[in-house]
Amino acid sequence: MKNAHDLFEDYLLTHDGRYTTQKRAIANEIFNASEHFEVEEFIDRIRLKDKKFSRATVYRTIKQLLDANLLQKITSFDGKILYEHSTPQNHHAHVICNICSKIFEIKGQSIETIVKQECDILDFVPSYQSLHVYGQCREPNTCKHRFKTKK
Amino acid sequence: MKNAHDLFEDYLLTHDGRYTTQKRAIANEIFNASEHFEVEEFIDRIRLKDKKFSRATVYRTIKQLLDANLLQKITSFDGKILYEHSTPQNHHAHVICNICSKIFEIKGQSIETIVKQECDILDFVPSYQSLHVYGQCREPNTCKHRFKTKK
DNA sequence: TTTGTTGCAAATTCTTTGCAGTACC
DNA sequence: GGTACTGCAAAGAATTTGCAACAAA
Repeated sequence: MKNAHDLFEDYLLTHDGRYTTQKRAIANEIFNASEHFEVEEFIDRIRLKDKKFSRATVYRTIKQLLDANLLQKITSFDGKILYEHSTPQNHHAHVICNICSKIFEIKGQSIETIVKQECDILDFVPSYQSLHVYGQCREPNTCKHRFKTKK
Repeated sequence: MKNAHDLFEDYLLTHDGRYTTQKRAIANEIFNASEHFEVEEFIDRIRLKDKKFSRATVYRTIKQLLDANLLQKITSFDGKILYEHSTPQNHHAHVICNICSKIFEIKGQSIETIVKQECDILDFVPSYQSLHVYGQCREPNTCKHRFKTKK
């Protein structure tokens, strides 16, 4: 099984792209990130570790990772844009708490299977899907707390 | 059964809001729109029909409609933001063609039911969900055409 | 009368782009 | 060596905000 870097390199090779030092460092940081992230926060983080990266380069690399299907875009309920590393195996639905912003996941095939069935009916060939569920969680350490201190 | 205007008015009444002339006109245009729309296009459209509406008022009203759950936000694959009137009954998944941008819908309860089950496991109370499926359709008049003429 | 609302323009935020120099294949 | 890439700063697009006048309850 190829790792994410190999997949990205394959993608670039077949799309007139080059796997540069910057792209490698940016991709590496994303692939090793355990969580979803915002672009600005990400830029701060990677700039602390390595040399400076231009904002433009980060955005350009993110775009290529999205095209390569190695990155997933998540929109939170209040419109914030988040990204998360994804492999063909870990595409999953996001469950987002409106109170404390914690993000949960629904894994497994159940939803994908139904979507595939519905697409067959429409004669539609799906290539990517994103499911976001918004609501409220019951995490005692985050959600409840936020509840109490909310003005 | 209450209509959308009543629902919006109820929402406003219980949230320190006022149902003003502008909001009424904006909401009316949205409720009567048959399709999803972009904000800029919408502003042009409503300005032709009625007097001028300030951009800010349209955005502010859209925000309230979203909060009231009477409007659904759709993000197209290339990042364009669209909106569509929704009632508690017609919440549905969107299937979006990457080639011709046509939007299809998956109606019915099948997906919602599964989401509800998964949320129960997480002890999460869902209030809103959005499923977007991207891929390619087979519409002869739009997609095929676009395919052929694509440079 | 009180308090939310409107319109305007300026301000923000997020993202893209033109350009000149640089680095990868 | 040719072409994609980078960094910068400026440009753009989408959305928000402060403020004074206005209007709904």
